[in-house]
Amino acid sequence: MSTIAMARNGDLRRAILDESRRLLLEEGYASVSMRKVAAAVGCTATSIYLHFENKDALIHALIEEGMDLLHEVLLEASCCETPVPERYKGMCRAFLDFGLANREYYEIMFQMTPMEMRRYPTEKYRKARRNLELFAEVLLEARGTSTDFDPALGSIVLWSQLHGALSLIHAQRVDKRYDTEVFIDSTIAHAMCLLQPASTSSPTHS
Amino acid sequence: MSTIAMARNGDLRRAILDESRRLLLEEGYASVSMRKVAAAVGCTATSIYLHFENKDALIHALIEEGMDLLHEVLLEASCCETPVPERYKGMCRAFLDFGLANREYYEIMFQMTPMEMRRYPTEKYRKARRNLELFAEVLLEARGTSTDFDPALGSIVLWSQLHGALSLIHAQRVDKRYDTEVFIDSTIAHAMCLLQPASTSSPTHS
DNA sequence: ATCGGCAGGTTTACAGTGTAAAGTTTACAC
DNA sequence: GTGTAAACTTTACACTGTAAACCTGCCGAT
Repeated sequence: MSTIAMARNGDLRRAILDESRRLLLEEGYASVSMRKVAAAVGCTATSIYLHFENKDALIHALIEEGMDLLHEVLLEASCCETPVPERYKGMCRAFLDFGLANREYYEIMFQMTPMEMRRYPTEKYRKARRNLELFAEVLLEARGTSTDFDPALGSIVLWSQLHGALSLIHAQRVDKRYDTEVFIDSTIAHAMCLLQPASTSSPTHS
Repeated sequence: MSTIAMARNGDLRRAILDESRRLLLEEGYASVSMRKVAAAVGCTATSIYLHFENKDALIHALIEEGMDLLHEVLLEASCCETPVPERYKGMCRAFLDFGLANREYYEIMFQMTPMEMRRYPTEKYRKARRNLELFAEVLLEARGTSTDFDPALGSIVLWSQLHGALSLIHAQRVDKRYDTEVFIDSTIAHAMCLLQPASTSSPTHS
């Protein structure tokens, strides 16, 4: 009823986004269908198309919101007052916690492949890149830049490692003998070695 | 015509699996629908249900085939004659190559989440675990077992790292400035540090 | 030889999906 | 008041997974 009022008040686009997010987080991705969103918002399925080109565009908008949320979390963890190793560790943990606490959000942000969705448009990667840059900064501070270390590349390697862990946890493919926290701790421990130059373990560029 | 003959020859289940795999690899997951599989095989959509409980069960059977294929590849790479670091590196590369060369296979094996599919039944994880054990073996050989290193846990951490890399490549979320090969090389370089005990980077168990 | 049952297959149907096309209402400028 | 443009609804289509009912040919017992 109140949502219907919102719709009539003109900002239907906003209402659609809000209800989509609620459906996504509360009832899972399977419940985000044009008809269900429309019903929740109090309009017709097809009128969503007046505000979003298609379902993918709607999902893309949600992804962007998720990227903003993640950015806030990472910004807070990357406070420059704490020394590098702790700060780095804190950022890794913040990323992992975000993924664990916002499963559905995380999945549409990083897990959704071209298999089930048109590719996330390239021009929208800005916000995703911003998050990586926070990791690159702390890597740069720890190791500097030289011919045998590229912070940007390092941040991608780090990201992919953290992402892999979340991906397997979400898909519930991690052996139940290991508690999630044990796995997470080991993941962070492994990630720590990107901080130190090692004879065989530094990502080098060309 | 020949496939129809196959179906009539009794082994319809086999024909369904073959055509599903072909559709998956040649036309992508989106083309694996009960009706399309049935059309390709020369039977009705619903008669697939006589051989598979539902679509998920069909996909699960394909996953199992994929696990077998991966196992062959890893077995070959884990030949005990080459010294540990090279062997380890070779196995990592074999895993990554498998993921790169068999995108669609890999995605249904590891990328498909409960979001879009009923969970892969626990009793079928045997084959998936076999593959992890190959990694655990070489880790054990390199570092032994002690209070501060658990090869099984280490293999999961390694696996999650390799998986993360493949996942991002598949979803085309890796910055185009970096060639896939450069990223892959950096990933392997980072994975190498699981071979050496390091003050802060060894996965410990409880 | 015939009947019963049954495994394997088909027909039909239903409820759900995304979305295109056409029709309707509302709001505002002149 | 009338013209126009934007916002929204109605209707429709092609597609999905799958349940229920029906048919059909084989195999073993009477």
